[in-house]
Amino acid sequence: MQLSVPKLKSCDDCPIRYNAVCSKCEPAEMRELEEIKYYRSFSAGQPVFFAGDPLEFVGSIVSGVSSLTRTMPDGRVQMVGLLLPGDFMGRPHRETIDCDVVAETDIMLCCFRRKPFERLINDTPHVGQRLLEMTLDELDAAREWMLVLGRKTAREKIASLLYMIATRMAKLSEKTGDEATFTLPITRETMANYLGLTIETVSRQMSALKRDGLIAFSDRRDITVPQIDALKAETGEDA
Amino acid sequence: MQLSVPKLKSCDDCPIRYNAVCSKCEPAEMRELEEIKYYRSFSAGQPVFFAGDPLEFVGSIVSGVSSLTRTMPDGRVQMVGLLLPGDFMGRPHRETIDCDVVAETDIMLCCFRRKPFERLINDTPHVGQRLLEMTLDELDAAREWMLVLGRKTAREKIASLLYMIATRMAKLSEKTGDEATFTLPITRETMANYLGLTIETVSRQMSALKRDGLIAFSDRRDITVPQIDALKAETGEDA
DNA sequence: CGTACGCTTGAGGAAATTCAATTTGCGTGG
DNA sequence: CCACGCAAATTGAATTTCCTCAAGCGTACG
Repeated sequence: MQLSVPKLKSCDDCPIRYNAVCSKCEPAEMRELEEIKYYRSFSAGQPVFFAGDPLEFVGSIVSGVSSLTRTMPDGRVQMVGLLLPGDFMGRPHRETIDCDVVAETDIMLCCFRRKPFERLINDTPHVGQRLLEMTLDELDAAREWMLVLGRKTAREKIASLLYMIATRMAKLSEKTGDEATFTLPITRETMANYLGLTIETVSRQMSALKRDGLIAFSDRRDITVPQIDALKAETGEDA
Repeated sequence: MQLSVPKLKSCDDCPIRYNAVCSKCEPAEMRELEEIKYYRSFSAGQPVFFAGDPLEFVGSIVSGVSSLTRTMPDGRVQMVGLLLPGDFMGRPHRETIDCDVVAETDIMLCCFRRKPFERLINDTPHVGQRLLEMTLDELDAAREWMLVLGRKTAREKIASLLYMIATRMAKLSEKTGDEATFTLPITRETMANYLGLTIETVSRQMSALKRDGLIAFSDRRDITVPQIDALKAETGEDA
């Protein structure tokens, strides 16, 4: 169920003003965007799109975390994207969406109806340019993730996911130093779906990392990483 | 070692004129592109870029097959992209490349020095638009591949790869009907690196698919698929 | 207080890997 | 033209890793 539409905000105050698809826009372009934008909220667990749905709108994640997943006919699920604040949802010039999109936490979206947005890409060069940049970054991330899925052990997979979340979250909160603390925005099941593992294997490896002192948690969601570099070493990507 | 530069061709005769990054260009835009393009050939097995190299040029695959791979410090390798004719190599606004790029077969590239090409993206809208489209398609393909890597069995992985090559190759040669024949552009090792498997597992599953009558081959490279739908059913993606 | 859900833990089993030994195909040189 | 040698591919046996199935724990919530 969709929450009530929050009161409209000015783009000037937007937390993702300098991250999102609009980050390179000039004032005139901002005015065009501002005219067609609208906000929508979804609470944790809600679907935003089902695979195969007509793609009515595209937009940016203002706050919260959302996931993209693909499901096989027999029910096997693979997460193929994790959208954090600033990330773009949907793709221009595509009539339908081919992934399930779910709000993993409460999220707020800055939406544009797809058709007007497509026109805007052609009219306002900085939107298209920024979208290309962001898409290329996402492609890099997807390729990085292919290495994780194809070649890493269960332990390395878990370490890689925790390391990525720790660094991406830390970046947003301007944290520095060896130690990192964050709240996992996803369940064990979601982690398993991201990593191509079962829930049980995720749980076992989390326990193993905890036993080895690489992470600490009592609550299941609040994770402390005493030494971020030690965790990085477990990802298999350091020399 | 780089082969001799082939004689310059007109874009009008180019086999990828209506596939590649230039496909939406108007005559005036084509003239701009034509001015800065140059051709390069690499023979099978040659590196085109090493990960970390400065990205001097970008361009399109005119003919042949090239691969993108990522390598872990301990030597594990994962292929993260397979570039077929028409596909774009390199990315604008990136100083270095983060994957190894190798010519899997003899290839010909239509190259542009990166800097002038970046200017061109800004000046000629249809290049940037087409590049966005192509990048979005590649992202879709990468996500599709994440499902293969994360959730499919060895047999399903092999079937998925063969099915993809069969359909992409068949599309280029305008083949129809149940049966498909093609030459594998890659070795067993390359297949293994694409699928996140070992060479031995690839070999065993190829033998199993052959034993079950889903594919036929005597030569190791020339594959016949008697019924393409039967192969598709083995990919796990049909209902 | 009891049920539900998410998570953890254990035991046994299946799938893919590792290690090792052949076999096949192909280019080179006798 | 055939023999040789190398690289790629196949096949087998043993092992490892992760999954499946099953039971139990802890917190949240009716």
